[in-house]
Amino acid sequence: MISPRYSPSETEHKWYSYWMENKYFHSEPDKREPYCIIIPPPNVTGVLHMGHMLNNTIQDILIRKARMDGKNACWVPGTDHASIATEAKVVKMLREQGIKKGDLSREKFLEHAWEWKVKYGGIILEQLKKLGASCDWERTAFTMDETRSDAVIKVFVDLYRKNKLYRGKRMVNWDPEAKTVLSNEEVIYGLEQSKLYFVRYQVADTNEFISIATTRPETIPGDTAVAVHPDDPRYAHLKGAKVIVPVIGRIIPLIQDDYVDIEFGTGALKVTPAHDVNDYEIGKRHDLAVVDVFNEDGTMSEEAGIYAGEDRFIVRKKFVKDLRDAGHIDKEEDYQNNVGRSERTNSVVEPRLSLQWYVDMKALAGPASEAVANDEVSFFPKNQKNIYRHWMDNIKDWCISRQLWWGHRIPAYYYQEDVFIAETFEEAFIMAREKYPAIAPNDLKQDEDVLDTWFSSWLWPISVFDGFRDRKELDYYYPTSVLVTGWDIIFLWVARMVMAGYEWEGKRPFKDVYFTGMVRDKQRRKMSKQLGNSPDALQLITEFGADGVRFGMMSCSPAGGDLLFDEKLCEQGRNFSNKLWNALRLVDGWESDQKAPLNDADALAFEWMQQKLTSLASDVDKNFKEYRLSEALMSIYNFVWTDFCSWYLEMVKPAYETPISHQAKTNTIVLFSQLCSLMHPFMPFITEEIWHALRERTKGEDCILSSYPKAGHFNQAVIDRVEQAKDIITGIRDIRNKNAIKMKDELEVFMVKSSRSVALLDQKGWADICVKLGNLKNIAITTDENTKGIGFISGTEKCIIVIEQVMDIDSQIEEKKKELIYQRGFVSSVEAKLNNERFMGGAPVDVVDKERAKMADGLERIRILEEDMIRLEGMKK
RNA sequence: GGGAGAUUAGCUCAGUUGGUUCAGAGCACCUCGUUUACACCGAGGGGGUCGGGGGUUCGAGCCCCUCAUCUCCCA
Repeated sequence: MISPRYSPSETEHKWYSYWMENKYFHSEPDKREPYCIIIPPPNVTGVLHMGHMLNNTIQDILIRKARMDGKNACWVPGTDHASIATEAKVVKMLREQGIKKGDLSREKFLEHAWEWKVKYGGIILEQLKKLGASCDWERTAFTMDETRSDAVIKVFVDLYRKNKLYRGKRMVNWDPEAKTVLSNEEVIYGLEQSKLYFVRYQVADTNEFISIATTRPETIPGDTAVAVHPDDPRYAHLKGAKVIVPVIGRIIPLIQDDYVDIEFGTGALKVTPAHDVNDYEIGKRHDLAVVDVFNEDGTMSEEAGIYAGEDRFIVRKKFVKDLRDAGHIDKEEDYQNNVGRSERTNSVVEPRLSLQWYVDMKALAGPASEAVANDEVSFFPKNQKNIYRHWMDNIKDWCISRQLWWGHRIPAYYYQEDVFIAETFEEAFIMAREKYPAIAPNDLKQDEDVLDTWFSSWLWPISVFDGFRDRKELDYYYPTSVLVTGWDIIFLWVARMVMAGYEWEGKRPFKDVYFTGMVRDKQRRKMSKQLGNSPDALQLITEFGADGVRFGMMSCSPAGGDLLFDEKLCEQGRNFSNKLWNALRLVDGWESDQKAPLNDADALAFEWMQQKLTSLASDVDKNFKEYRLSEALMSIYNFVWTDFCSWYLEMVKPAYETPISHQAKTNTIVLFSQLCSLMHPFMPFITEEIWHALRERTKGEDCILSSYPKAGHFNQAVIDRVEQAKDIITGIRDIRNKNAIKMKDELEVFMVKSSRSVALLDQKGWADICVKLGNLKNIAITTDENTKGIGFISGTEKCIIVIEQVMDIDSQIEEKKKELIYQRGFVSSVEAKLNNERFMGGAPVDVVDKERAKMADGLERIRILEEDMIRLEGMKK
C-alpha cells in the first residue's frame, strides 16, 4: 500500500544516485546536435543561497528539456576562485589560528589557501546535487586549476602582444582594508550623513582669507592648490595669488579652472590631486604637485607631515580640532553625500593613484557591441539590450591588477626600467637577456600582483573546454546555447565574455542570454546575510522536497523580473507533489479487467485528453522558446490538477469495487507518463518516481530520457465538445448548490433541440460523461421548451433541469436579470458596430463575419433568458 | 544631473502585430462538503472605471501626448 503522503527525501536520493550511476548527465561529442550551458561559476567560498537556487533550477530545466528533445545536452559545472573573498576568508582563518598574513611568505600563504579550497571549495557543488542539478560533474572546472590558469596567462600575453593591454598610472578605487584596487563595479555608492566643513585659507602676504568647503579635511595636507572659477567675480582680484594651507603652512597657488562649480559651497575648491579623480585631472591641467597623504592601509603617510601612521577617520577628527583651535573653521554643516564602499569589506573606498595593468576595452568592444545590437547574441528580456549598449558606448579601460596573492600572478617580469611579458619565467628571462646580456636570473622580478577574478571568468565559455590548447571539444560545444545569469553582473561578466568570445574565437560565446531577476523577500528587499531575510536553502529542500522548492521558485519568476520569495510558494509545490502522488495512488489501486471492452465515455475522455495534451505541448513549446518558464510550468500545473485529476480521472474512475477496463487503465498510464515527461524538467524526482511506479519499465526506459511531448496538430472540435460537457456539468452543480440538492439525488436534464445540441448528444460517450459527473438519471434532447424545471445556458444551448421545488426564486430571477442586462449590452455594442458604415467599410471580412456571429449568439441567449424568467415567475405562484 | 522601465483583482503577475462583453491566472477570500486518491482535499462562488486626463481610430488594457507615483541603471 502506498502512503497517502509523498515523502521526497528517499526518492530524491535514490534517483539522483541512479542517474549518476547511469552517467545520464555526462556528455561526449557525437553526431547529435549539442545543447550546452556553462554554469555561472559560484564563488568557492559560497554556500547555496536563493539566488543560486533560482539560477540553477532554470539551467537544469533547460538542460533536461534539451536532453529529452534528443539533443546532446552538456551542462558544465565549476567554481571561481574569488580572489578578494577567498583571500579574506583565509586571512581570517589564519588570524584565528594566531598567524598573520604578513608573517608568511607568498608560497606559504598559498599553501594554506589551497588547503582551505580543497576542504571547503566543493560544498556548493554538493548542494547543487541536492537541488537535482544534472551537471556533467566529470567536467567540473575551477578558474585556478591548471587548464584555466594556462588560458589566463596565454590571454594576458596575447593581449599585450596585440597592444590591447598596458600598464599605467591611474586613479583607482582603493580598498584600504583589503589593500587592493577595486573595479568600479565592486564599489557600492550610497548616501551617507556627513559634515561639510568650511575652512579658511589665508591669502599669502595679505590679511585676506578664502574659504573652501570640504567633507574631507584630513586630505588638506595633500592640497596643492585652491581653485576658483575664472568667471567668478568674488575671486577675480585673486588671480595669480598664493594661499597658505592652514596648520600645514605650505604655500600653494590659487588657480582658475572651469571645473569649479560657482554655486557649490563658497565657490572655491581645494585641490588634492592624489586623492580625488577630478582634482587629479585639474592637477594635470595646471601641472600641480601630487602629495600622497595616505598609506595603503588608509593611515596617514610620512608625506602628510602630521599624524603619520594614524587612521584617516581618526585624523579627520583630530585635524578638525587643530583647524578649529587655530581659528580656521568658519562653520560646519550637516551634509549628505555619496560615499563609495567596498562591496567586500565595506570600508570607504579611497581614490588613489597607482600603477596598474589595464585592458584597452575600446579595442575589444566593437564586435561585442554589434553582436548584441543585431541579436546575434539575444537577450531575454530584451530591455537589457539598452543597458548593455549604453555601457559599451561609454566603455572604460579595465583595471585587472589586484594587490593580492590568491589568484593568477601577473606574468610581467621587471628589470630596471623594462618589463618583459611571457608565459613563463624562462621565456621572459631569455627576452631580458637579449637586451641585458649581463642579467642574472635573480635580477628579473615578477609582478607581485594577481589578476582580477573576472579576468579568468571572462574566458569561461572557452576555457572550460580547454579551448586555448585543444580545439576538439570546443569545436563541438562552442558557441554554447544559453547563458543563465543575474542582470547584476551584465557588465562584470556577460559583456566581457562576449568580448572574449569574439576576440579569441571570432564567434559569440552563447546564442541566448536569460537574465534572471533578483530574489527578494515579500517586502521587496534583496535577500542578504546582513538582513537575515534569506531562508536556509537546504532547510527548504528538506521541508518541501527539491521538487517542491523548484516549483516554488519557478511558479512565480517571470523572465527577468524579480522573484518575491515566499515559503508559501514552496508549500504550493509540495502540495502539488502530493497531488501527483495521490493521483498515482488512485490509478495504482485500480483493478483492471482484461475482458471488459473500453466504454464510450472512457474512450472519449482519453481522446479529449490526448488532443488537449498536444495543445498544451504546443503552448509549452512556445513558452520554452521565449524562456517563459513560469508560464510553461503554470500551464502544466493547471492541466494536471484541473483537467487530468479533477476531470479526466473522475470521468474514468470506476465505481466502488468495480474493475476498470484494461484499455482504460492503460490509456490512463500512457497519459500520466506523458505528463511526467512534460513535468520532468521542472520536477525531476517525483516524475521519475511516478514514471517507474506506473508500470514496469525496461532497462534504460527512464523518465529523464523519455521524449518530450511535442507540439502538433490537435482536434479542436473534440476538445470543444468535452469542454462543453464540463460547462454543463458545472452548471448543474451550481444549480444543485443554489437549491440545496444533494449530490446523491439523480437529476434529469434536457437540452433544447438545436443542431449543436443534437451533435453533442450524437458524440459517442458524451452523454455518459455528463450523466456520470453530473449524477444524472438521464440527459436528452427535448423540443418542449416549456419543460418544467430550472434553465441555464451553456454557450448558446438551453438546458433544463427537471425540478419541482426551487429555492429562493427571487434571487435566481435577479441573477437572470443581471445576465440579461449584460447580454443586452453585448448585443447593442455589436449592433452599433454593424450599423457603423465606417466599420463595415474598413474592417476585414472575417472580423465582420465574427461580429455577425456574436450578434446571433447574443440574441439567442437573450431569448432563452427571457423565457427562463417567465418560467421562474410562473413557478412562484 | 543623464538614461531605462513600470503602474491591470487584496497580493504576485499574464495579456503576443489594436478586433468576441476582454478584462485573465495563481495565491488569498466567501459558501457548502468526513462520496472508498488526496483536508497538503473536493464542489461552487464573489472580486477590477486596466494610475489620472486628453488624443488617434469604426474600434484602445494595447498606439500618441500630458500629469502623477514608483523602481532601477549610469554619473
